[in-house]
Amino acid sequence: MRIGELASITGASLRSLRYYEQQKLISPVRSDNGYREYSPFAVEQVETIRFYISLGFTTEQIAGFLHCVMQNKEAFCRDVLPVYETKIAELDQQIQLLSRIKSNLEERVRAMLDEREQDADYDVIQPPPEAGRAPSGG
DNA sequence: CTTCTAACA
DNA sequence: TGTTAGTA
Repeated sequence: MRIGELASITGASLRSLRYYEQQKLISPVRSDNGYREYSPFAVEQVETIRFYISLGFTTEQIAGFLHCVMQNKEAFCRDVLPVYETKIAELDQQIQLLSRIKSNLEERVRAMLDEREQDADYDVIQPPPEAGRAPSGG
């Protein structure tokens, strides 16, 4: 099949499909007219590629274990273990960074809310002196 | 009409 | 990634 059909079946864009090839994730043959010709197996291949991309893996990482994953269908491919662990470690770092950012923003919000209480009667009618509470020293 | 490559909003 | 130009 040609790239258009593969795109409509898998939902991947033409751009992405060509990009996958550039990243050596797929290797379609070329027809005489220069068109990419994909085997029907490319459908599953593209689906698994998109799956791993959705998990946040780079095309380079996917290229590393894609063959192993494709061949060991319904089984576990050991090649993915180290990559998974690396990814989890990266996620931990990102979570820590995001937590820091969140804490900083929460602190700022608290500060702004406190300041709002102090400035509360800026455009509020001032209470008359008699009813006021300011001990004018008498 | 479909695809190709390359480059840019 | 999307999109688009100019072809084949």
